[in-house]
Amino acid sequence: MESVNIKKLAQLLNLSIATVSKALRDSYDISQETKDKVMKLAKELNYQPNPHASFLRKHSSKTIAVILPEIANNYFTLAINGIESEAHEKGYHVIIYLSHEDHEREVAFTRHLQSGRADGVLISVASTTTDYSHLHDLEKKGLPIVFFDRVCEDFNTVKVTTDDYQSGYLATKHLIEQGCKRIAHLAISTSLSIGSNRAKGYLQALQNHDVMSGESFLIECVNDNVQDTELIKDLLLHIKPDGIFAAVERYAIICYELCEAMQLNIPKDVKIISFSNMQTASLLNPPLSTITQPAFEIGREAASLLLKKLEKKNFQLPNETIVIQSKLIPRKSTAN
Amino acid sequence: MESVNIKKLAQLLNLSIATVSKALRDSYDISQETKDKVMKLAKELNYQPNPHASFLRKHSSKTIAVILPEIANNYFTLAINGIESEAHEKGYHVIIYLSHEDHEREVAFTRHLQSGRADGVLISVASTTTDYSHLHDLEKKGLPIVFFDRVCEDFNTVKVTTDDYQSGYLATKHLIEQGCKRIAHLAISTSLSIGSNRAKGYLQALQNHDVMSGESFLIECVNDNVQDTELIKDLLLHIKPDGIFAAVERYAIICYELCEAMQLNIPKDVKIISFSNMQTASLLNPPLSTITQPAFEIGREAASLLLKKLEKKNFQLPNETIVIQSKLIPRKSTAN
DNA sequence: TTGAAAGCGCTAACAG
DNA sequence: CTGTTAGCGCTTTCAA
Repeated sequence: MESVNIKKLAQLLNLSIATVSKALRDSYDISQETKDKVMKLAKELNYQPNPHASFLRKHSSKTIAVILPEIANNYFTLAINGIESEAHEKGYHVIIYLSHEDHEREVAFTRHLQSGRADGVLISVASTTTDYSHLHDLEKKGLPIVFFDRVCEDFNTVKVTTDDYQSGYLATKHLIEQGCKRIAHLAISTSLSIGSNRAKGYLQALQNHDVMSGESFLIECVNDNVQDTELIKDLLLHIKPDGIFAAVERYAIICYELCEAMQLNIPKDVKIISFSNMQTASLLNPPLSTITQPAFEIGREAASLLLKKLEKKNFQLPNETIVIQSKLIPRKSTAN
Repeated sequence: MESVNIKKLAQLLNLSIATVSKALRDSYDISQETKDKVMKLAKELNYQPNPHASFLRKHSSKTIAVILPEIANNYFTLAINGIESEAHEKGYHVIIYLSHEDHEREVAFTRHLQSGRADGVLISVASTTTDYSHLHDLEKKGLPIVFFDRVCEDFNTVKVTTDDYQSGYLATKHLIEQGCKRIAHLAISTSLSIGSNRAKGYLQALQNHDVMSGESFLIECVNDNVQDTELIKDLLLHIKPDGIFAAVERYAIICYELCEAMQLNIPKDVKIISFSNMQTASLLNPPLSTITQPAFEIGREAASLLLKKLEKKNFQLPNETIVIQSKLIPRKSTAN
């Protein structure tokens, strides 16, 4: 219970607290001899400086906060891996906040973060977030923010994403090339950057390739499996698309389940391609064509920039979007 | 940058710091009138108490640490969800540490945690951990520890697991009932509680049902996809089992990949069942029979007990193992 | 090269 | 009911 602190080290060594403190941080004006003695005892007693106390002086908690919509999703899981690897390498700690796509929760988290618990924030915004004032408040407090994946353009900071528009375009083009004539897009909330960009890519591809003459089947899904299943069932029953481009993995899974239930053959009756980082995409029946995002790299890059900002005080986060490309991997679900 | 603190509130209200502090915590000996005034201004200015400062007095950081082997795994993802839901409900923050199955990293994390950064620890130990002194050190410092999934019996605390032995037994029995005569077990490190219990269940089922007359094909996998692939390839080529019970999802995925490459038909040539929380188990080709663990519940229960310990000072974590049952879900991969 | 002392923001004992 | 004061563990002038 009684932990070793600087005071105890000082007592044991017959030194002042100040000297010990300076020795521990390898200060220039402490003799090597003293430093050695201090270091030795610190190691022996496994002294760990109290981060809360040091925060009070330095206003740095060596902690970053990560706010995510969800975690049961391979994309975010990989992103966290990237974030964690970068953070721990630099001696930072990572607090996780899950908004569960709920704006209120996101607001509560950001509000709390004004307390100084973390030095900076990585965020992928909830799909229900349309008002960004909670983040502007954080920004005003001087907390560095880096957006990843679901970004918001009107912040003067770095955003790290993949090429959503281009990928949406290519996914749709791929379906066209595989002979689809009635292509639907299962979109994620178009108030999200990724939702709107993926949908734009879809629409542009239809137009450029002169498919469906100005028509489009764009279904904006919500954040509920039951409702989304209804929406997609309706689509399959009434619009009867021969190609589906799903903006996120979850929609593709629903499609697979529905196709099985409705005895629709993938890819014969309907071809499916989806943004996805599922490990088992190639083992599905049939193997799912995917746009695979560089999730780990996106997380790592976002974390790396945030940490750079925290460590170097005269480094400013540039107001730009860093784009790391996704890869289209065609599999049987879109075979001709 | 300049954050609102108690001092500022006090100045603005012409009250003492102590009064404001007490008013904020709704203390009995402050008049309702004063409380209202304080609360109102606090809300207006969005006052957030500094957790580091309050730690220094109260020795409570309202933070728990979660140490996990990995995160790109549906089991742990769900467990985190359970932990997070419980923690945030009680106003606690969750720091994530990923050991990546590396004992050294685990030790480094636990060592750091002696600093007071977190009030308690939830841990699922790395497969390379055989020496538990780093955790005993933490325990000595008075940090409550709760084990989940990969537990260690010789700590005087709560462990939350699933019925690994029983599930291993049932999985093997299931293969036997489906007609398998040569059943292999792909075990995770048997120095882990889960590894050893699942393997014991396997062996006991073979014995009880008098299959393979005392023989067994128990392959202890390592923590590397390439090496594991070699091990399993060897198994399929030389031992030619007609049934495989995989201790973790990753091994089952390797089996699927190898069977495809080697043109082995699942379930005709070899039947496969695996511990797994994969969302897409039923969409695989063929659908994978699983033992599905109550991962969310395990995480939640573990967190709930830890938090109870942190909140109620005369509650002691009981020295027992809480078992939440898994469910065997037969699918085509073990069909007869 | 070392030490004394102030103070980060907050809480809690005690006094008024 | 409100305020004064000391101190949590640490860093950082400033003085010796």
